[in-house]
Amino acid sequence: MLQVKVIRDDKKRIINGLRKRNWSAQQLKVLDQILDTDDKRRAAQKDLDDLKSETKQLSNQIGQLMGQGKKSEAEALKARVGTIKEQTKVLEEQFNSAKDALDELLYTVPNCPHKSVPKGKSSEDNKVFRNWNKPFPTLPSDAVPHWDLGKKYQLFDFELGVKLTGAGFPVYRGQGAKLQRALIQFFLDQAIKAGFEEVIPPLLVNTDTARGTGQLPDKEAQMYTCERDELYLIPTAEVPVTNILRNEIIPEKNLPIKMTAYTPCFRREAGAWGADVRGLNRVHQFDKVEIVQVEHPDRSYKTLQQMLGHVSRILNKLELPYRILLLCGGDTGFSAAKTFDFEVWAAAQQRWLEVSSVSNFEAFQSNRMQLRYRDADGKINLAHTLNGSALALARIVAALLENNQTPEGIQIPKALWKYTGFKQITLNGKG
RNA sequence: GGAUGGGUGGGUGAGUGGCUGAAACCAUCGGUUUGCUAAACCGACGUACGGGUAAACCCUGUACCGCGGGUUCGAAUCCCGCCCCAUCCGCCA
Repeated sequence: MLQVKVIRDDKKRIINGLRKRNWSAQQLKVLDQILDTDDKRRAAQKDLDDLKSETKQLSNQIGQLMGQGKKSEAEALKARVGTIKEQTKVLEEQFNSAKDALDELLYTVPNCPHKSVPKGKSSEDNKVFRNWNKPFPTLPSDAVPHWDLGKKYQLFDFELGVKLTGAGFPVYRGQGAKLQRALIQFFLDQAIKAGFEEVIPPLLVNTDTARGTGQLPDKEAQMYTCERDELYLIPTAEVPVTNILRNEIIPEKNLPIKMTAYTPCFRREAGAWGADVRGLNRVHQFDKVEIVQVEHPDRSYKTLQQMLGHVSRILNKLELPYRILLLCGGDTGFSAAKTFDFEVWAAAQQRWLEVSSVSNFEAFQSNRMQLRYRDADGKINLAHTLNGSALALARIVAALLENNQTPEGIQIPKALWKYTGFKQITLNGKG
């Protein structure tokens, strides 16, 4: 969430930012409500603290009087404390209700987009940040989409997934399973080489963790829940990995902190099913290698660019046509200040598939989870958090299969050979 | 799942009703000493939210000893509920 202090001191900038998210004048009124509520909270705290201070002093006096055996004087003071306590109760309620109201209001305000984020309503308005200027792969005349290839070469099986779980939970098998594992290994190696520390986090998280990165309350419907144990299946490794540093104060010299993790991701995708959703284009469970950075505010945008470079290099090595989009205000996620999406070209479907989303959250997440750093002067500030997919598997597989299909089989990019152990996917499954 | 014992500051750990935001030790940082290092000695060393102020390396208030509630003039300390952890038993990859 945004800091009240920032809303107060930098209101114009916030208003301009939220306008890029197409906030109406009506919606923007919440900012004034926030400031009003914060004023109330502060006023109540002042009065409350004064009363508590008085109570404390009187209590100390009572203690001393009792020690001296001056019982009647002590009793008189006790009576005074009694009346103060009644006022305290009233103020306490005011204070608490103001505090709760403030939090609730703050939870409704998304992050303020960076000044470089374009205005726009939907994905239609995203800007192509870097286009693919080379030719697309030319496919044989009998080329088919990946879901047909999956059947033909027995790489994954959706019907079997339905039997075991439900729609959108594919079973990978044979060379399909091995390709999946090879990609994970490849992505992890790339991240480790780039200086990220590998972690293997839990796949189930508690409510504090889900709140830390903004899944609660913003995206609760996106997550699978284990209600009995009050746990959530992670929709992305970002959630457990970023929360590793929740409530921590990091020495400035330790920044940036770079972590990577492979995890399966679970997404309910409620209401997201439409015409374009076939095969691996959208599934409830997919594998992903995530990169996370905690960075000094002064450097976070430079770091964001570096993360784009990392993802680009991987896609180059996979020889996949891709483009980078700068998301417009209307399409930028609730918690993000700036987001780039990577899309790869799936040649048989003749469409772009989103395979990575790289974002700078600035202090939005760290404010929620109190993730801070201590600078050289000993001052404590909120750190910036960033993360990106590097990369998300299911759609990468889809593009890889479609683009590399030949009459002899599906060709595996060279960079993966040492991970797959085969150079092509063939009907007999022997490569 | 059953039994027992626990949750105190970065760590170890004292503290069973007021003088405890919390001893002591360790770690860390600054200084003195020193050919260098080490040792020794001295000092500093929580966080949040407020107020003084628009601001401070300044002063000050409140809260926080797992979480929530209760008793009391006063709670780390007593009572109730919850959560978590350790160990043993059971079960099990």
